[in-house]
Parts: sequence; C-alpha cells; structure tokens
Amino acid sequence: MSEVRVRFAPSPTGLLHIGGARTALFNWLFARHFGGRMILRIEDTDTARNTPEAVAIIFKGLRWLGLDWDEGAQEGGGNLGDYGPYYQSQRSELYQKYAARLLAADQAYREADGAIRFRMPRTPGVVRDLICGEITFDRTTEPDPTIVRKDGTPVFHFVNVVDDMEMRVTHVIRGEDHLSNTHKHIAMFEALGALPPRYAHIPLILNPGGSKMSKRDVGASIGEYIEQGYLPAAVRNYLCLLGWSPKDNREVIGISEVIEKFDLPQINRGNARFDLNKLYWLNGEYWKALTADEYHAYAKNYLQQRGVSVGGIDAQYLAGVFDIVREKIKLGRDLPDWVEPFFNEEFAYDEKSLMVTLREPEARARIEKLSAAFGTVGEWTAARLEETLKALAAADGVKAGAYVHPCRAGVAGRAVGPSLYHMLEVMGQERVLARLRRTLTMNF
RNA sequence: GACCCUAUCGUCUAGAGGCCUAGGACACAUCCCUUUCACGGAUGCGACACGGGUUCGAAUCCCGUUAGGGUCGCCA
Repeated sequence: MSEVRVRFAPSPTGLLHIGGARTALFNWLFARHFGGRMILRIEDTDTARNTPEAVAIIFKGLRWLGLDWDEGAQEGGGNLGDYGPYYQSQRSELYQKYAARLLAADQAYREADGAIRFRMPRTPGVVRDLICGEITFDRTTEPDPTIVRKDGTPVFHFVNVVDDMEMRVTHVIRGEDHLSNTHKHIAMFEALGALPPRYAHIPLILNPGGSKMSKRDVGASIGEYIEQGYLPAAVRNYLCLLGWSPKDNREVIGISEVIEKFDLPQINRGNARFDLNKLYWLNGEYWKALTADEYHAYAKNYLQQRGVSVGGIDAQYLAGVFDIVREKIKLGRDLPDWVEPFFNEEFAYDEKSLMVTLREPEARARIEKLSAAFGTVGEWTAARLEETLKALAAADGVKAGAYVHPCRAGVAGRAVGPSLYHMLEVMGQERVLARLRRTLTMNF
C-alpha cells in the first residue's frame, strides 16, 4: 500500500460533535496504525455559520482529545502541507476550474437559472466499502445532483470530491450517513478521470432515545466534557469502545495499544447508543490512575478555570486537600464543591448537617467535649484523632457516629465528605478548633 | 414512499457451525467493608427480534417478516 492519507473534514458549527470526534479518532487511529498522514480540512462553505470562533472550537476539541494532524488547517488560520489551502472557503477557484472541466466534457450541464448539475451515469453504482462490504445502487431514477448553486457557490458533494482528489486522500473514513451518497462521489471521481479513494463508513452514535445524536442532546459536544472536568484519555477511550473492541474483555485500554490493534474490518456495522454512565465510570478509572503530580496539576488547573482561586493557598495544604478529596469523586466537576469547606471560612452549612445533626439535643455537648479533647490531643494525626474521638464515644456508651456526624457538620458544614479523621488532620488543629468553637456560638 | 445499512442482556460488546445450560463491562438489586459519601469485594437480575429453511448440529449460513437507523437538498 502506498502512503495512507486520511482526512477529517469537519464543518464549523459551533461545537465539536461527539460523532465527529469519533470520526476524527478513527481516522487518526487508522493513520497512526499504518504510519500514514492525518489531514484536517475545514469544510466552511456554509458562510452563514462559518466564524473563526467556530473553527477554533474544532481545533480545541481535537487538541484536547490528543488527536494531532500532520497536514491541514492550523490554529490562527494557517495551513500546513503541500495540498493547501485546507479551508474550503479559500479554494473556490479550484472548484470553478473543475466545474468548468465537467461542463466542457458534457459530464455536467447548466440549468436555466445558472446552477450546474452533474450527469449521473445510469449504470449501477457499486460501492466497495471497507466496513459495509459491496453495495450496488440502482441509478435509473436517481436525479442529477447539483454541484454548483445558481449563485455560483459549489455544493458539498462536489467540493468533497475535488478536495479528496486534490489532496491525494487514499481512505475516506466517515459516518454511515454518507453511505447512500458515496456512489455519487465515486461517479464524480470517475468523471474527473481520477481513482476514487477507499471508503469506510462507520456506524453512527445514537442518543439514548435511539436516533442520531444531535447537537442538542446531552453529551453531544466535546466542549461539555472539557467543562465538566472529564479526562481526555477517558473520553477518547470511551469513543474507541463505541463500535470497536479489543475483543479481550478489557474496557480500559491505552491509546498506543489501540493504535497497534486498530483496523477497519473489525469495526462493528451496527449503530451504537451513547451511554453517559459508562463514560462516567471509565473516567473514574482514569481518575484513579492519575499520578499524584498529574492529579494535583489537573485539579489546580481545573479549579482555576472554574474561577476558584487557589493561588494564595499553601502548596502543601492544597495537595493535602486534593488528596483526601480525590477518592470520593470521579471528575473535575465535583472538585469545587468538595474543596470549598477547606478554603473558605465562610463555608455554607448544608441543610442536612444543620437540621439533622447540629440541632440534635446532644450535638452541642459533644462538640464541646470534642473541642476540649482535640485541644489537648498532642499529636495531630488522623490515627490519634480517631482514637480520641472513639474514646469520647466509648465513655458515653454511644457509637462513634454520634460524635463523627456533629464533628463533620461543625467543621465542614456538610453531611458528606472525605474521611473525617483525615480531613481533620489536613485542616490542622488551629482551624478545626476555631470552627468547632464557632459552631458552638451559632444559633441553629 | 423509494433505496441502503443494521439486528446478542436496559446500554456497550465477546461470539466468524459443535468450546454457548451464550462470556465481559456499565447500570440496577442484595450482602460485606465503613463515621457519611464513594471506592473495593461477593452474589444476583438480565439477551441470541420472529418465522421458515440448509446441516447430524445454527447466536453464527440462506430467505422472508418485523423493528431500528440512515439517505433520497441549489445543508454539511
């Protein structure tokens, strides 16, 4: 096989769609597996929604997923590679040239209003798809597709073919929604005297309701995952599993291994429904697998992006807080809330800690005893604090929980949170005692 | 409506004629662990769409039906 050249050709719609992201991923995987080249072409012929911001969202999403490209459109509007420009909006002359050529050869004709139509061959259209197999389309009643509108702008099917030809694309890997149109593309290649690329149509991603995932569906945009603090490797791993499988019962699989094993024939033919639950679980697996440094850097960065300033906080304290919170959550989204009571002395008391715990008749007395005992505890470690608290409970003949709950509520204002003793250890004696004292002065 | 694709637990999938009383994962349920919430561990629930063939034998091959999805644009 000569050098593999694949392309991902998104149109700027304002978001990077999850289906598009998977198409990009499969193209990328194929290119990397065969040592080929990945090309990014921006299909921005629809001028209405073509804005620099919309294009930037595509770059951002691909970069975030770790999908790089060897050739094509670049951030800032640049082009990299010998077959550019890679923005269709900058290739109008080329399309005009090829339309004229088709017209001259009578393979296309002009309508009264100026639009140009391609003369469809009336022979059966045969598509040999690398995933779907050989399919034959009857074209006896197929209308001639428009390739240039009456206003002179070229139509998608035509520019797609011209660009794939000009850019020497060898394999077109795209969504199955294009399968029924592929014979038209092949006919255009042939009319232009070019060899068509090999086609591979991958199944669609359906929403939980079972229809094609649209931009309005929850989870449809890669931007959502960035914002919610999903880990890119987890999202990428999940996308790999939609229509492809390592076939050995593993779910968590490193990208280099996917590259090694990936090939087109093993891709499933049936559409797959999107399951946010499984992605969430998978993200948890990657969350746990992060090294301490990676996790700390991620947490700090995410919080800052969410407008939570952690700049002035002692690095060691910050790391301690991050560490005890980590095992309780699965993604960045939960970080701000879990971390809040550690950084903010004005933390809010949630309803449950207030109503159920702090208003209990014995709560006040227990917090007083806790204050006294913690004030003279000596070594401020989780183990020592646990011992101290349990001794208090034992002396009263009650379960540890009777002390744990008011303590947690008083110190963090929450009914749920990280392991209490570790939380106290991280917070430090001074802060804990101050908060307990303050709780006593409050009127619930 | 015409054409095309697809059809294994609720979901993602393993399965390419006997290894299948169909395996794994998510979700769900129960139990264990436990100060909460998670995590983890154990167990359970749960599928070959239906009908015909072919074959000694079919989840696997063929045909039909049904269902789902897609395409039929001077959208991409």
